[in-house]
Amino acid sequence: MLDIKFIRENLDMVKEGARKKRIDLDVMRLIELDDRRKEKRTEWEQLRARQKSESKRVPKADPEEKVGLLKELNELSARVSELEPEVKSIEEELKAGLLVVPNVPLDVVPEGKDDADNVEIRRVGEVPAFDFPIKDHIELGESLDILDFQRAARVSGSRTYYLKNEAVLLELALMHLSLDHIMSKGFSPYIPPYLVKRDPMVGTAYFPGGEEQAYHMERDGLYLIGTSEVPITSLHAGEILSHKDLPYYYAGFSACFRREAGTYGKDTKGLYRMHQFHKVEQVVICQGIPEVSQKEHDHILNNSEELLQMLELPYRVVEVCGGDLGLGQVRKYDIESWMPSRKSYGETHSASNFHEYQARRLNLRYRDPEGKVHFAHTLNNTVLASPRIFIPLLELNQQEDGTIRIPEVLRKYMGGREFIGKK
RNA sequence: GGAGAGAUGCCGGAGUGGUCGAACGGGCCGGUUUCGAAAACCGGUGAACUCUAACGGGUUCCGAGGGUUCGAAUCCCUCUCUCUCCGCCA
Repeated sequence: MLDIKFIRENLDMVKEGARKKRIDLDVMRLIELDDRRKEKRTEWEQLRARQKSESKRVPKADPEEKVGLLKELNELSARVSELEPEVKSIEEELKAGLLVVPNVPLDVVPEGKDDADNVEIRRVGEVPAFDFPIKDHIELGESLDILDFQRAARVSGSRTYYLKNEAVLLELALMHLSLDHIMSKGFSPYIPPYLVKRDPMVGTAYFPGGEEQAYHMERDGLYLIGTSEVPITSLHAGEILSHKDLPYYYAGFSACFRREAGTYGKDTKGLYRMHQFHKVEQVVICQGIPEVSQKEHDHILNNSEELLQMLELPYRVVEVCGGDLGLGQVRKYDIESWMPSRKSYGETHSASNFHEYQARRLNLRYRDPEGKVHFAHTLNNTVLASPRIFIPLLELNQQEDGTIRIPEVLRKYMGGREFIGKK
C-alpha cells in the first residue's frame, strides 16, 4: 500500500508506475475521496470536541443549567452519530482504493509487457550436450518407479503427483540441504502455520486480487498458504521493532498450495505447475532505506545462486520487467534453471523487494536511532522449491542407462547414495 | 465439542460510567554524582490523523466490531485470541 500523502505529492510518479506495470488506475478518484474524507472528518472532530468539553460540565451543573445543557448535548450527539457513518464509509472506500494502488517500480526496472520482456542479467553454468537421446523427467520418474502421476490424478485430480521411493528421499534431502545452506547465512528456520486468516493475505498483498489462487477453508475463514512468505512476513505485523534488531533473517519451510486457476492450458505435463509443493523461502525485514533493502535484495539473490551452484545446476538471472511485476514489488529478479525437456530456462526462484508496501499493510514498523518510527522494508526469495527443481535435477543428471546421478552435495542427505536406479 | 477465566502502554500491573492516554513498578533515554562505572537521586519516555510559519492545539486508539448513554477502558451484544477444567483425538 502507498501512503495517500505520498500519492498526492508524487502523482505523476504513481501514474507512471502503474503504466509501467500495465495496471489501470484512477488516482484522481482517490484524491477526491481523500479531500472529502478530510472535510467530513474535520467537521466531525469539531463536533466531538464540543461534545466532550460540554459533557464534562454535566456533573457540576446545577439542576436548571443541566436541563438546557442536556438538551444541547442531545442535539450534538445526534449530529455526531449522523456524521460518523458518513466519515467511516468514505474512509473505507478510500482504504479499499488504496489497497489496489500498485507500488512504483524502480527506474532500473525495464519496460515490458510480460515475462518475454524480462532482461537477462547473467548466465551461470554450462548447459550440457548429451551424446545420447535424453528422456524427460516424467519418463525418467516413471521408469525408475519414483513418480506416479496417473494414480494421483485419480485420487486428487489434475496437477498432483505421488513421490515415492528415492524421490521422497530426494525431496527431503533438497529441503534439508536448503535449510542448512540458508541457516549458514544466518537465517533462523521456521515452520509456519499453513493456514492463515485473511489479514496476512491482505498484508502481504496477495489479496485483494489473488483470491482465485488460494484455497479457502470457508467453514473456518482460513486460507492455505501459497508460500511461507505470507505467515513469515506477517510475523511482526503490528509491532514496532528496534533498529538494533534489524535486519531480521528468516527462513520458512512449508508445503505450498496453489489453485492455479486460469492456467488450464499451461504447463500441464510433469512437475512444473503443481497444486502442492515444498519450499524453503528466505524473508528479510530491514530498515526502510532503499540502499539498505537493495543490498539485502542482492544478498538473498546470491544465497540462492550459491545453492544452485552447489547443486551443479546451470541457470540464468533475469531482471523482471514492469508488466511482469506484482502489485507490491519495486524490483524483482527471477532465477531460471535450465530444463532440458523444455529446451529453455524455467523459473525456479523469484526474489522481490517490496520497500514499504507490505509493511504498511501489515503495520510493520521500527524505531530508528533517533527514536522516530518508520515502516520497514520487506523482501523475499525462494531458497528452493521442489519438486519443480526435479525437472532440471533429474533431466540433467540422467545417464545413458536411464539411471540418475545424485549431485555430490545431496549424497550425505540420502544415505550416501550416488545414483537413483542402480542396484 | 462443553464449562469457566481473561485480553490495558516496551514489559508487569492498577483502574468497573465523567476531570484516564491511563496510577504504581520495571525497562529505556537524558542529567546530577564519580577518575570511570555501579548504586542513588532528578527529569523524560506511545501511535495515527489533522490544524499551525512556529509555539501549540484538536480528534482517534485500553484485543476487533457493533450497541446503550449527554458522556465508555469501565455497562450490553457479537467475534478473535489466550489460559484452566471436562470430553474427543493425531
